[in-house]
Amino acid sequence: MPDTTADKQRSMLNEARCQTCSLSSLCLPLALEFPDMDQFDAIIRRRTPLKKGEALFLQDVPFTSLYAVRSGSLKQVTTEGCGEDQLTNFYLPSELVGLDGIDEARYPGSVIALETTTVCEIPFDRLDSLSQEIPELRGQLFRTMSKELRDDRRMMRLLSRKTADQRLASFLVSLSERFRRRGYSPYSFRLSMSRADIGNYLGLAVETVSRILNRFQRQTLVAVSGREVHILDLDSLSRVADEQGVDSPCAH
Amino acid sequence: MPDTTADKQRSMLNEARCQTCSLSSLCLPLALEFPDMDQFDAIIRRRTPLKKGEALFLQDVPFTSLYAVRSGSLKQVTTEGCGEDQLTNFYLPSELVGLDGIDEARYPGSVIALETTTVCEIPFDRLDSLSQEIPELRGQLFRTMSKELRDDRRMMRLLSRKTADQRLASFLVSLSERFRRRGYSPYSFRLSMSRADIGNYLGLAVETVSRILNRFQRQTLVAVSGREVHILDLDSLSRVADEQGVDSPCAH
DNA sequence: ATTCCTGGTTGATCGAGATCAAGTAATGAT
DNA sequence: ATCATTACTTGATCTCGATCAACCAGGAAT
Repeated sequence: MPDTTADKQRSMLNEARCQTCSLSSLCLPLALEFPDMDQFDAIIRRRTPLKKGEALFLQDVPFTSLYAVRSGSLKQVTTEGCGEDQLTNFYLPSELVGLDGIDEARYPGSVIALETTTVCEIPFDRLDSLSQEIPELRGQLFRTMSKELRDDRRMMRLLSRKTADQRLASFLVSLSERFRRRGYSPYSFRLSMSRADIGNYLGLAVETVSRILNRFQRQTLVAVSGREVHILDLDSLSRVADEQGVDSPCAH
Repeated sequence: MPDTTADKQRSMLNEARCQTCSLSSLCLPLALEFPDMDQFDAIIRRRTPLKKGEALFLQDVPFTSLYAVRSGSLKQVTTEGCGEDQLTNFYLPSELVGLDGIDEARYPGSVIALETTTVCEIPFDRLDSLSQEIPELRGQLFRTMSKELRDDRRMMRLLSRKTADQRLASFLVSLSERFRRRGYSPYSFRLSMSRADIGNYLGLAVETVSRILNRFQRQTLVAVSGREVHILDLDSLSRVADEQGVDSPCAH
């Protein structure tokens, strides 16, 4: 029996089904048993890879689907009024894109690939119906949104209370943590985003990002070469990330 | 038949059931028809009013319920590590408190009444079950969380790009908007929070809040007397809230 | 009425980080 | 290989808002 082109394409992607996907323990279906996972798998649409710079969707386009990142990475950018863009999030494999579009039925920001990136498209109406039948799926969806709320609050804290040093350190530690959870090295990784992206995300000027990375390097906290990062002292870096003023030693 | 004390208490609250609650068009059950609303109403627990300064719940306490604000207002405060508190949200009537606690099964911040405040307790496990049977309820829950995500992103933009003036203006305009939606005057209202709370929330020092409110007053944008606010020129205030640098006239 | 205390205002100074400016390295197109 | 463009770095200056300090106003307690 000859393969259809769809079969071919599917077989080319090395993890074309949730059941065999290496991310399944981190992704939406993480709480599902096999029969349920089949159902979930059935509503997913695999998309052809995005090239660097391509948009997954543009701001204000009608909301239809969530997207789970399969490989690569993306950034979310919101252009408000006439102002400068605001980069509100980076997305790594297994993370869910588009949750903030449900309410107004359009995406509140554009989501752009930072490198070659593949995603699974999850039509939201199908997901909603399925979440009626599968309580574990519904629960996971609630938890995912709830976690994103928590992360947002942490980001607010970073933006309103932390110094530039603390922001950069937090950013690196957080990336390290996310890579670790995904099975990559928490100590060596490549930044898929530019310094400008980092600055925009952290509320800092590019120059400041550059300078502080440089200083971290001189302090042998990290070794940075272009976008290649080696974390040399994760403990100290974490300490920098949420140190108080030098005068308040935290524990009393 | 003599009233039970529970009956008495219920009758004392002028809007003791969702069906007759004046907030029902803004609150969670807004999408529900009558039979469904009865079911929803049945899982709600009314709580005795909180006095000013009392906690609805404390940080890190196990998550059990969401709370819908019925009257009054609250603030959410997160104490991270040894650092200063971060005020991450104010809650007004009809708004839903506690969504960020679902994921980790405990509340990520304390929620404190800013004045005498009444809330409806919604046990989350009951709500989850009910959302299985009532798709409209489930949808409303998703939308509510999604909206909160969007609002958070707006807050990040405020914290990372806006000047102190823009922050204060945004804050006042946003409050005005929220009061309007709830049927109160968008031009005259009383701040239930202190200057310190406002500063903490907006990432500004108390002194800055005070100074800028004063300047807005001199510019006849508002009239402020203690916590009493009269908005005199909402249009200009909105323009201040998201103006660009004076040099970029936005439309080209 | 007096004291205390918290919340708010006003003034003076200082510093972290933005902005401006210039230069260098990397990337991609012809 | 050459040029053009974008990404990144480094230095000098300036500014917004924090911080420090003093003071004022209104409630609550005595």
